[in-house]
Amino acid sequence: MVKQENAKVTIYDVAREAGVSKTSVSRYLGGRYDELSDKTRKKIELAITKMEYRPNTMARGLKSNKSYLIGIIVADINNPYTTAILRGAEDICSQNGYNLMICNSDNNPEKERGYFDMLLSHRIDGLIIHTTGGNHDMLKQMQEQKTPVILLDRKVPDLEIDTVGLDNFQATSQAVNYLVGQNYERIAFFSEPASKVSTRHERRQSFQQTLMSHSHPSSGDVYEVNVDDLKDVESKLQHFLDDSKGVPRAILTANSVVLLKLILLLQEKKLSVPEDLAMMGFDNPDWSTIVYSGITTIEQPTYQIGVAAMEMILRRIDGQASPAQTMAYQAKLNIRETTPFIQKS
Amino acid sequence: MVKQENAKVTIYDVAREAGVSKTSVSRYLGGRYDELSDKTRKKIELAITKMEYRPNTMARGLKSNKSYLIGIIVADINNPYTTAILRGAEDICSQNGYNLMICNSDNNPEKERGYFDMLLSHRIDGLIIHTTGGNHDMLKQMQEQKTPVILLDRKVPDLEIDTVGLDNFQATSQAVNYLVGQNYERIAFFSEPASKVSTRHERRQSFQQTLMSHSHPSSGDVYEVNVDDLKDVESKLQHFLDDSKGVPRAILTANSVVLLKLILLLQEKKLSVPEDLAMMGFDNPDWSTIVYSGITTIEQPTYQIGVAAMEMILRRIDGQASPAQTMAYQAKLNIRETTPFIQKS
DNA sequence: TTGTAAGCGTTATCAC
DNA sequence: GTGATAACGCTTACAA
Repeated sequence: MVKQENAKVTIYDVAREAGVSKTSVSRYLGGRYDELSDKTRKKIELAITKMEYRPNTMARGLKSNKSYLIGIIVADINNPYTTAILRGAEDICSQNGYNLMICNSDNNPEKERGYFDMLLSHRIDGLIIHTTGGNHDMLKQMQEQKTPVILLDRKVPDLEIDTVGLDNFQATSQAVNYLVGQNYERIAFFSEPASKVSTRHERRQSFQQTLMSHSHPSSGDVYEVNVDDLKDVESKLQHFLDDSKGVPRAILTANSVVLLKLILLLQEKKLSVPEDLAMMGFDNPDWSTIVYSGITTIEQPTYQIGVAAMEMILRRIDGQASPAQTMAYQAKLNIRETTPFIQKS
Repeated sequence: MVKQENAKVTIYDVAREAGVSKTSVSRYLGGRYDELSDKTRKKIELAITKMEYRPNTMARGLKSNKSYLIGIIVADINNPYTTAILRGAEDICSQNGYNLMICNSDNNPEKERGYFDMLLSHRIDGLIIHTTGGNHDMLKQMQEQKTPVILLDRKVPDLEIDTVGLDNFQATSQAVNYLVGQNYERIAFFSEPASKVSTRHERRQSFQQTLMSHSHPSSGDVYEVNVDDLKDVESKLQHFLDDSKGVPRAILTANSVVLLKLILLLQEKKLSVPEDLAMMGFDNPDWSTIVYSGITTIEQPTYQIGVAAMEMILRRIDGQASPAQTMAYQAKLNIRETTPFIQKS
């Protein structure tokens, strides 16, 4: 038992144990078996397993100018949307011998900037980012350094960067068309403040356009709420409730966080869904199947989006030089109990 | 504008730009300002910002034998329990200049082993692990290599390792005592298979002991279910339902995943909560406030657990050599609507 | 206060 | 086929 020295086993130790030079060991590690005799290969193999040798990624990276690290900055790690994407990304990532460095910006541009610096110090080979939208310049810097960047979900203006996400126009109009088809006469859209987040803009815009295409009277019912301030959400909700009394009405939420908060408030107000109003939301959190016997949702192929983002960045790392691409996935409508058909009177 | 060279800016480039030696720059980076004249310091400062220099962590690590990387292997990144811990851990981590490498084992020992290897190759300075329990030997290897390890939530036998988690005995008996006090006569405990997961054993054991201490008749009602197999969950649930007809009854679930599945099934069976039976669960997912107007839960201080685990490992990395510690946090009871008081007949 | 030089664990370029 | 040897970007004796 000499395992306690393990931490320090280097390529040189292996070479000595196997009675060869470190060059040969390096060749073995690189899989260049054709440059090795069977005998040496066996000897090295043996020494490596015996000594539990693991190549030092830092040394390797220093030499080869690759870290085998991919950074991913997500906006909200508590959101099921995020973790599903993470799973997709990580699966592909580790299959390809890379490791993911996951950072959570909490939608805070300052934190995002801090992670940028750290990741750059680690010389990540690529970055996937669900950006706050507040660090345009850093993104640009990354590009100038030739570090591949993939935007997840949220785009930024003026920069030519690969983007993977949802087709927000299709998704939103699908949702709105469905609600209109169910004969809801007033439809409100509740979203977090659009500010610098492109996704929110797109959904909002598509919401309004689609309603207008139906000559629908409620195309102005867009509410931006701050989910961290329940009072704010409450007052906006109350406004809509007061304003839409007596007609078939529905709320569409831009994500599951907003949906959750609204439901909380509706329960406080003793309002029933779908009797008092219909509810429908973006994303498809696991709990949407058990609340109100099932909430109608617009589901994103989250795992697939994570996979696609990672595949794309790996291609860029491998040197693929085509112009910036955008991959927009289609959403899936899950019709459940909170949006029943309304008989026209 | 010479930013496009940024990717390759090295300490040497900075030194040249500032007209000093790289040693001085290194001193500056290490914050050893007392060894520097004000003038040189200013020059270096200027050069660094001008060139947007970022020290190369790999080179630094290679030399100093530190990676500034902390690995964390979690069992299920989709679980809100996990992400809350992650947030706590990451906050402390980045405050201290470290970066987290988050790996998701999906409760799969094979995957866990793969991540072990990768993390070891990256020469992580420490490991926090929510272990599957299936890689005892690797944990041992880590210890022998003097890489600090902290067990999150789940312990392993025979190994002296720091552990941070919940006081499962206290938590479970608190839950059971509460239910008994509410006059439930049959109480079932639904958990995932205990197998190698210590937490599950502890909760199960505490469940049974606490019931026995009340001379309660239902101390045998422990069900182990495979949450990925709804049929399995369904048959166990049905067994309990059939077996407990006509008396006040309650189900306590060992985590929120099990809780979700059971609720799904109860709704399929058109059973009402709390009218047909009471429900209570470990963890406190955000949706527990909106289902059944609020589910009674046993809440863990997840964020705090993440913080504590990270603080502990940083202390170990800094060389603190005290014997292995165990930090067990108290759970908090959230009384809501699914466990009403039953009038004794 | 400053600089020179060696070395961390790899890979790659040469020779043999 | 194989093995010295020089980098990679940094830190740290040791000199000056």
